[in-house]
Amino acid sequence: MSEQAYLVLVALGEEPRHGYGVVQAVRALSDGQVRLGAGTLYGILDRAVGAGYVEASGEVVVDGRLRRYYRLTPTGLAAVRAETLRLAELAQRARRALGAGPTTGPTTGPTTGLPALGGTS
Amino acid sequence: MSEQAYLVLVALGEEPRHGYGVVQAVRALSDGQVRLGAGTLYGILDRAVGAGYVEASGEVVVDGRLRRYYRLTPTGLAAVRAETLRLAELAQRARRALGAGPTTGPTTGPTTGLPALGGTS
DNA sequence: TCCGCATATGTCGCCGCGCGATATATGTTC
DNA sequence: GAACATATATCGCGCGGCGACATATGCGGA
Repeated sequence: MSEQAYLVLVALGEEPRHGYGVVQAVRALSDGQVRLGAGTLYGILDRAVGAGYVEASGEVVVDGRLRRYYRLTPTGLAAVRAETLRLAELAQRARRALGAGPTTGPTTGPTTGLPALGGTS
Repeated sequence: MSEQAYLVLVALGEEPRHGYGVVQAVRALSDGQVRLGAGTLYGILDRAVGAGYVEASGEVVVDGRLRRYYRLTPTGLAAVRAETLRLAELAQRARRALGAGPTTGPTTGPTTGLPALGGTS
């Protein structure tokens, strides 16, 4: 499960949402760092529905615009909970493995400024 | 940064390792759930070297077999620490978001913004 | 003796999937 | 009426995960 897909499930775990609402929720959840494109959103949504994690939850028209809602299934909720636990454990193990380094704190202020792992060459 | 790439950096953060050692370390780190294939490993390693996160650390022959060692650079260490912090925060947010169900009760609003004191460190 | 497995390196191609671009439509704001 | 936010959905590019394959040594069992 990709991180984007995970964030979508978390967003739907809070409450049923429509597509555009998921995009906004994910952006908020990730502190504005993850911005889902339309292609990403519907690809993830379709696969999640296929996996039985998400299901359509009805359509509502608000201000003349259609909202197609999705909700997490019990299976999806279990999956996202399990993934959350796995992530938390992984982070904890990583922290232990890396030990307390020189700058253990968040070093708040400047953005990390670290190069991306794929682009720079 | 993918989870596989992250795990490789964590494994190298513990201590310098050779390729096969990284595969074993990642499997251990992920509780046997993530098994790196050769293609995955060297792809990640090459990109990580290109990004300045990892560098070659010498070659040793053990039992007639060549071991090519890699080590994390200071930049790579900073990156993996930052990613660890990001992951931990994400998991914590997710737990809070999932903890308060959709319509659990009258307090459907903001999930009591009280900061979690003394988080798991 | 020889077969298979673990150790150890590396390459190649498939394809899943993230993601920007694009299309379509309505309400609001300036 | 131009620009933007809201709201939907599709298409194709390309990165990257990952299995398959190639190659080589040491070891243990049949």
